[in-house]
Amino acid sequence: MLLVQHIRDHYDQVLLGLKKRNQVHADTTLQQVLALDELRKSSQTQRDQLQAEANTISKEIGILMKEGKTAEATAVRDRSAELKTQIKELEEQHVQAEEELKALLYTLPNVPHAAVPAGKSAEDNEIVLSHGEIPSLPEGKLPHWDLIKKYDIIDFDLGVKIAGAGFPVYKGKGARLQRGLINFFLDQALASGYMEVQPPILVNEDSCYSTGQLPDKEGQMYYASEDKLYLIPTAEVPITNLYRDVLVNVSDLPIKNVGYTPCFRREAGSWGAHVRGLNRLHQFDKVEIVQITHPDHSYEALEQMSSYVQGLLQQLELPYRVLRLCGGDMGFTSAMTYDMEVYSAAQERWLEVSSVSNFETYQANRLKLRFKGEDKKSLLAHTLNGSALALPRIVASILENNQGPDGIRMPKVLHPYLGFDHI
RNA sequence: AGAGAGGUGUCCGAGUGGUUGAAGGAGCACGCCUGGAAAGUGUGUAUACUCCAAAAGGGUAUCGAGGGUUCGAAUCCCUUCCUCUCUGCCA
Repeated sequence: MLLVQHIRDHYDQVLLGLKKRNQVHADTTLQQVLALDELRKSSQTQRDQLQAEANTISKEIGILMKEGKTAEATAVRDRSAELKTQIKELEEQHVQAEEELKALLYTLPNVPHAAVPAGKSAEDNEIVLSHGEIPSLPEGKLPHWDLIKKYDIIDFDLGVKIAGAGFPVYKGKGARLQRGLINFFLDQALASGYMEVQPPILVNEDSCYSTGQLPDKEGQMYYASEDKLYLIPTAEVPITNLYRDVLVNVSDLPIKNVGYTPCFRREAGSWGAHVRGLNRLHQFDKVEIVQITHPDHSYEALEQMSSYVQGLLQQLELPYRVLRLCGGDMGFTSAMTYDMEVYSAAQERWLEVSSVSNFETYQANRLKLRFKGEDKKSLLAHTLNGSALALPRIVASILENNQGPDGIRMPKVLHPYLGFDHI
């Protein structure tokens, strides 16, 4: 959530940023925000003054009662009753202004960083770099949805029986590949200074608001209504929320956490020919890295996280490219996002396998995640996260890119994790 | 799921309607004492919003959360969340 103070102090910059996200009505909304904040403040000032008077009177009555001067005490009571009705009115005005302000702020996405290109869709994303050779596969190459059948390692039909479409069953070497990748990703993160956590995969409403899934994406999350819990769409939600309502010491920054979880997405209305096989699932596995940093160092951290993820892809011997997302394609809460895409050689297309974002104070403001600075003042921290990595499309690319006459070759780094080198 | 107990500041813990943001203790910070340390001793030790150009200094709110009673609530009432104990159930 944007800070009103920041909107007031950097109005033009905020407006420009929101325009980059194609928020056509940003000007009106921002004006409303400022007006509501003025109303909020003035009603609070008035209320506080009257409340102060009422408090004084109450104390006087207390003293009079103690001295036994009941007649005088009753006399001041009337004044107090008058104040009370006025206070109640102002209080209602104040609460209403606050709520309207909050509702309005919820509709505003984060302001993109200056380096974020303007643009409407994925077409306008900026390709930062490409790495690796695109493999040329022989005639008869198969897309992964055929390969998994040929080698009987992932079974979609079984998943349909147990749960439904988009819930695959991994079998034999397919299951071991999953487990091997998860362990490889976790070990790498640990070696990079991340602390491993195992969070719950069902979360409450507060958690969804704090990281920005609500209000906005309610239709995209599975919801257990009996207990009012959401299945997590990403480990970002529970891990970042570990630090909700937390005041950390500046010396503890940066905080680096990593966690493996399954992720659940309803993907309502996003099915079609281009999302066959592992390209889009309702349940998938992901290792997520989360950082909480000092505001001065969050963009360094973003670059670090980007190189870290690239390192994983290099070790897996996958050709990839890095995109800087344009304003129109970025997530609601992000200030800057890099997407990593891997080339899937039989489908002959790039697949997004990681998204690394800096949220600056947008989430921290909702989380009330602050740190105590050198001057003992508390300031909002910056939050970042990234997939490192999401499994299904990595698996798809490994299968497709490494297929050959003697089966599917596994990347060397995975051999110790798998116990086999070919499928 | 049923019965009972309870949720107070960094921590422990007192407090059943009146000048209580909250006794006391521990911890922590700074000072005194000391050759140095311990002990002793003194002072300080929350957060948010807000007023003020700013600082200084005010105001308001906060004793799990929300609402109510009252001139006045940590204290009384209601709702709700959470924790613990016992019983039940269960991987």
